[in-house]
Amino acid sequence: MRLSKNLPQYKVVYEIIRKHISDGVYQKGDILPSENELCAVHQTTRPTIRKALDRLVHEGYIKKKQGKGSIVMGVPQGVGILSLSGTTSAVGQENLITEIIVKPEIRQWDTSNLAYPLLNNEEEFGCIYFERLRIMNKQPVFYDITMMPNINLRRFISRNLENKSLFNILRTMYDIEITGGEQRLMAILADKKIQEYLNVKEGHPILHINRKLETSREGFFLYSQVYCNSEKYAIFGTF
Amino acid sequence: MRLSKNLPQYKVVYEIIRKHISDGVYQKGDILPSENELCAVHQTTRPTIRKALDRLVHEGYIKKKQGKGSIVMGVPQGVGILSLSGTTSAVGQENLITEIIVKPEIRQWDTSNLAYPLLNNEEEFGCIYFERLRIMNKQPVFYDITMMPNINLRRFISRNLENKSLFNILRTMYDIEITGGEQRLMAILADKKIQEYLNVKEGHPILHINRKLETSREGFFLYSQVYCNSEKYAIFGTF
DNA sequence: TGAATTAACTTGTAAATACAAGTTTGGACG
DNA sequence: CGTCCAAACTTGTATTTACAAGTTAATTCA
Repeated sequence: MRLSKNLPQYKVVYEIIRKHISDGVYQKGDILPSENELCAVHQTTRPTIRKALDRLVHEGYIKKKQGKGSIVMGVPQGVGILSLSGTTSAVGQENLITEIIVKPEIRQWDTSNLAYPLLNNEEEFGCIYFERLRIMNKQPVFYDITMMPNINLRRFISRNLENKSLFNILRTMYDIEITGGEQRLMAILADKKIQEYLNVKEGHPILHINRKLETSREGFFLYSQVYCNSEKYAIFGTF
Repeated sequence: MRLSKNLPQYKVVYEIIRKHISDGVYQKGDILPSENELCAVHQTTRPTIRKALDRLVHEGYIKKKQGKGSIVMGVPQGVGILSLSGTTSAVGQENLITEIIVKPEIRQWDTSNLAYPLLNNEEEFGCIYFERLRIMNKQPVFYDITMMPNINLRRFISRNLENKSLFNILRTMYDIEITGGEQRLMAILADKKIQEYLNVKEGHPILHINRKLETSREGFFLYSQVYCNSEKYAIFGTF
């Protein structure tokens, strides 16, 4: 499965090792091949390998120890939504079911809940809007509201998002890569709608995450709001 | 102000540029000197400069653009508690007042709220325990409970933490550096005690952050729990 | 046998170099 | 005067080399 046209080598290596860990080739407590061995395997040099390992460290897959090696920590527990990855890759596709609540449609921007100001040209174009419910192990955990400017996304509203990664579609169909972003987290009380979808009682505390995602396409940002029932699945992060 | 004995060069450069940004030498929208210019200024080479800039990007101080340069974003808005820094350096010392609620004392471990299992030797030794209230702009925002094993920390309980950074004391007095850590975030309802200290009503949603911090001293971890009123100050992070 | 030392690993930091790719600027040419 | 294009920047990726510092294991010597 090729990911994209010209992925830099360190990302290729990163993806391979990452997959090996989530597939169980390397298990928790194992020690990865040394950096020099990885150089030989992947036909590259240490700085490249180290750049790949840096990412794995940052995302909690491995931990490094000088003089010893890279120790596999396993697939990060909890939900690593604080990282670059979307929900799908953060929790693993196995236990995640996505239910589309509001199919992608073009509508006006709803800036009421947005923590970030819109750019002029974004406001001119319409907004592609959809809502998704993420269910892990039969329990609803996330409620996603995604908004993105309707710029050069032909046929998007007719695509089927069910159990597919939004990021994957953007990358393969439109050649748009997520390159970074920022987010604000706060604790709120679930409103009626969220109560219903996340199956919680009135007055239940909810994690509200307001994100602005940056892409490889100049001036094209994704805005998303995630409501998370953190009772069962805490948000996890390493640093 | 020297920070530590032998800080690697890329960290020195990082600290300098970071200070320049928070001091306003470089302001929001400015473009940093090019990497080659920074090389000349700091008498080092691009890989070293880039490693310093990588950190600044990760913490939201700057944003880089190929072909253009490094654009200063300013001091990260909100509270960057998701990063490596402690609260003091994350929000700037100016507006932060720290009130000691429970002075450092040696007591048994209280594992009831701890999300991480204790190591054997940690349990054997006692626990240094203290509670602090962080007040920003006259509003209580954080309630910190910190626990750390009572191993080789002579005279710690008689030290004055008021308005001082815990990390600074550990680094200067005990030569202990924070090297990383992990955390879990969840939304909870404030209990009586938290309600009182954070000055919120019953049923108010609170961000609960459970952290385990790793240090340069082998096997020495800090455990801390932060209760945050995210109404005024959201938790902020870039990635 | 047992303890200390050494050698052979590991990762961490750093330099010097090269080229690719994106942006800006200014000059040549119509 | 305006347009196009090339040169001179910028950051991104990659290689090669070197040494420092921490860990492990084998070897040596008492």
